[in-house]
Amino acid sequence: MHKIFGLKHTLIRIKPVKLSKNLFDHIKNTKSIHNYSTFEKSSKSVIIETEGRDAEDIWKDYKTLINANNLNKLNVTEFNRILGVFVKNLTIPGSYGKMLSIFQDMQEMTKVKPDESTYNIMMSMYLKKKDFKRINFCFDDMQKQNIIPNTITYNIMIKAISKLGKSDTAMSLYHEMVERKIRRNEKTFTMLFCACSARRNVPQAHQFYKFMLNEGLQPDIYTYNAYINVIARNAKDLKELQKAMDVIKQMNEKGVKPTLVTYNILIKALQSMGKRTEALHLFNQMELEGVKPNSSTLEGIGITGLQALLKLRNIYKVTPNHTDFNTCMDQSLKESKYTDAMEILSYMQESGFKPNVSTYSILMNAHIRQNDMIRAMELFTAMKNDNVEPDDYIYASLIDGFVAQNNVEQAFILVGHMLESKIELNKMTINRLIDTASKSKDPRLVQRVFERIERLTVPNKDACERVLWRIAQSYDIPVVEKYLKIMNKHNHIINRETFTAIITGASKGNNLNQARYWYNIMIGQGISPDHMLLSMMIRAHADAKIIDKTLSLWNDFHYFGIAPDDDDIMYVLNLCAEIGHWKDEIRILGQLKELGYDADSYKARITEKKQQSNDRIESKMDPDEEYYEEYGEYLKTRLANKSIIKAKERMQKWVRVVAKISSQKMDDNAKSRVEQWTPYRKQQLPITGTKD
DNA sequence: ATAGGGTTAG
Repeated sequence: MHKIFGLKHTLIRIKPVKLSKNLFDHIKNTKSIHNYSTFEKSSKSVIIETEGRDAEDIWKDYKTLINANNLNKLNVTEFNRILGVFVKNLTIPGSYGKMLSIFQDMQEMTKVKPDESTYNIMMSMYLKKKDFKRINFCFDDMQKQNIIPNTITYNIMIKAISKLGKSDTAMSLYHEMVERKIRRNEKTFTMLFCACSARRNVPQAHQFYKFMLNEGLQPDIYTYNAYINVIARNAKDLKELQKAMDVIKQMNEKGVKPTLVTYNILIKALQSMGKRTEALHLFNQMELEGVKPNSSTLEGIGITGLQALLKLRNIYKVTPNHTDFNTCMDQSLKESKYTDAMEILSYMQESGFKPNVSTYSILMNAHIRQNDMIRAMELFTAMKNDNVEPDDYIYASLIDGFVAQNNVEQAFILVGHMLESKIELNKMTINRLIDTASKSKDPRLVQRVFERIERLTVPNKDACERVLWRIAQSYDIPVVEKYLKIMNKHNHIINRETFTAIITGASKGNNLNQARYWYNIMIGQGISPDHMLLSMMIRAHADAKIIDKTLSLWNDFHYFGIAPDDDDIMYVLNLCAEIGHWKDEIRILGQLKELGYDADSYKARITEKKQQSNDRIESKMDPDEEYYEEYGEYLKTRLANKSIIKAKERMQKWVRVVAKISSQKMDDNAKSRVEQWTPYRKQQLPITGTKD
């Protein structure tokens, strides 16, 4: 185990960097001269001047006004202006609380009614705080008071839902705006594109683009970038990315030039497709256009860390910004180039950038990756001394770090501190903890963490399922039942995802009896398996060479109208071939042919496999892969196979027309076909669970 | 006057 050299000195190196005093005074003075003249013009209504002034000074004035019992002198406009200062400076510790108390004072101490702007400002604050619940609350609340939301209100709402990833709400919010005759603008559409991007809904983005043009709105660079981003992020290949390039063509025609952001989006998309040459090509084009890169661009073409930073400075004459420094430092740390990381850190401070939450988080995470919680905690202290307010992310990293070390006590002491500083134990943190705990060899860890969480809040459904996944790996049915009851107690719906978690867990723990037990319970509850689950079951049983169960599961493809894909077919056929069940092999090949699969090619592949099996041992899938990750991979590979989609259509049609509608109308041929596929489950053969 | 937009930071 190597430690991070030099990181020890990090504490010493990080010192608060203050804006040069002269410069600061200069800004202050110039502003105040300017203010003086505006003050004279509108002096009659301004009680608390905000322009060019510190949030702290404004707060003092505000307090003075309260103490003198003069708060009534403020009108809505002025309240809004003051609130606006704090929302802009939300990163300054205490701003949030101040805003809340101003909003409260407004309603309780004065007779001033908040207007739509006040609500917009408050909603904007909650948006920055990622408190989506309260955004909704504000939205409802204002309308209860007959305040009509405006464009900005809706823009904030759309932005919020796009961060939440709620299904189809973007479209309904858009329709609501149209119905209520609330004007849409370019920003509205930018945010609608964002929502599409979050939900990977490219067709809807195209639809919004049409709407926008129909409404006579001209997309600007922001809108174009957001639109291009949806397309690029979801492009699987160059052909799909071409649609983004088409948008660029349209941009050029309208005289809107691609910017750094545009290029970054595209280069990143190319990088994730592994199209390095194309990425470099685009990079060259960008250089020709005179657009200067940043750290993200360079990352896209494989230049990272200190090298990237120096390149920016020396070749492109770009002054790196906060993000650039942080990004490059993180890259260096991840590449174990610790001295580089430290050099970046000092370079950053010399350039006048104070370490911010991200900087600290990056450094702390580097220590946590090395299991060095002591140094991570030292940085945590240093950070607070530095007046950088820890956020939920920082707490999550630390708490998670302790959980990873099996130190539940320390972890929850920190949770306590977090709650004290008004940061809630949110879903992200809980899921991270449970996730880490569930990876432990010791199954009791996740139970302990879960119990502690339960004392503080209602664990969300994902967390419960993650626990079930882990429990099913190490314990038998009664323990799983116990946790299902807990889940039920918390009013979570037990659905296919829940069973999938249990069944996947049980399979991972090689407890196939239990896996089948819950699989049957699930079906008994009227929930059908989906393709992922069925594949997983087939694979687990085929690996264990349990032929009868594998064949039963194979029938389920038909029974539930799910088309098996290449992997499924090969797993089953391989097993048949391996243990010499040639009758089943032939039967299956026949079924495949009937369904329109290319049975001959499967046959050929099996024969080939048989010949090869003497020479080499098949490498199995990595059993340690997490099922969530598997699911994502699964979707990627399976969606691409068009022949399978066709077969699926055919099969579903067949199931509908032949098997489901009416058996009386079937001809003999069809009857025998269906019989051949008769699901074992119709007779409800006990597929043994506990009784086994 | 006050609130809302694009990518990559932990």
